[in-house]
Amino acid sequence: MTSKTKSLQSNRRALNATGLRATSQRALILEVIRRGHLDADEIYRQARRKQSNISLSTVYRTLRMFKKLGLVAELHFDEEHHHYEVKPSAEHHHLVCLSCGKIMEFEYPLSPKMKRNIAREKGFEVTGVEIRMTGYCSKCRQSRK
Amino acid sequence: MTSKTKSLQSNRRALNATGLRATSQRALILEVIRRGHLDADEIYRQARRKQSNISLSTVYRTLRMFKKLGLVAELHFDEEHHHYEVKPSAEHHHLVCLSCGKIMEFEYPLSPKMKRNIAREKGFEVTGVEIRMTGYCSKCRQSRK
DNA sequence: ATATGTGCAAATATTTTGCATTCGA
DNA sequence: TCGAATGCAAAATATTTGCACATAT
Repeated sequence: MTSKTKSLQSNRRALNATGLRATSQRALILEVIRRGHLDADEIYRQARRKQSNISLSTVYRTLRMFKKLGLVAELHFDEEHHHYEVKPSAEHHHLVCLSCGKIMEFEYPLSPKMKRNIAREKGFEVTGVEIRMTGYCSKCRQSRK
Repeated sequence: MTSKTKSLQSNRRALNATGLRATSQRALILEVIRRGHLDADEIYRQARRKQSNISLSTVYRTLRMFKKLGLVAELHFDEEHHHYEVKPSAEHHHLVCLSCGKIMEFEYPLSPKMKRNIAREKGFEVTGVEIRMTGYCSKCRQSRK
């Protein structure tokens, strides 16, 4: 059994667990999202290579569904469209290269004390935290020199 | 002299400092942005109350210009459009209410050591940092009960 | 005077929706 | 079988652009 088949089966299981119907489109879209921080159009184009008649509507509908179910996270960087990632178990943050748009992740646990402080100070109930750093990745720094 | 006139003059000065022409539209848009974290359409509608023939194009063009000049910051929350703020001198962060969309600010200096660590680890040159917390503001928490 | 900026309308980009058809449970 | 999901085309929303006219310097 190839690893690709295995991943499709695990995607199918993930879908069944949500009570949704496990269609080939959904399994495929989930597989594509796992490849990185892609936007809707990139997901569409990559998915179409496997299943040429898949529609952009389905990609958008599926992303919205996955987001609502908490299966994927929608990221809003400094662009006009959104990027998606399979929802991580652990809190993590993002580095965004202003030159090539590459997105990297890093781990950095923000202290619960800090969250509590902010929450108390502002009367806010915190459900999510993200640190976002912008700048230039190593490759772009080189070519800028 | 009213405080409004004063603020318009100071906006004019800010514009002159950039080498741009100080048009009434630009001064007005800058004044409106100072009122809070508004999106392009809100800025347009508020500006139109003062100068009824201002166009949405001008708002977008001006925002893009201000952003490029570093006069305002464009914020990307989990919505389809962007919000704008006059660029703050000090690093600050945002709380976004998932229920009413209200945006609040908070201060929390991230240690330079942390930034250096991340930067070194990933070969990344960091130019900007923002922490974003999502959750529910005090008003919405009340009404959810 | 003249280059820059504006308003308007039309174009583009992104995302959503209506509906007839297809497909998974 | 039959309700849920899809594909397609059309609509809705957000943003940008071309061009003739207006305005700041």
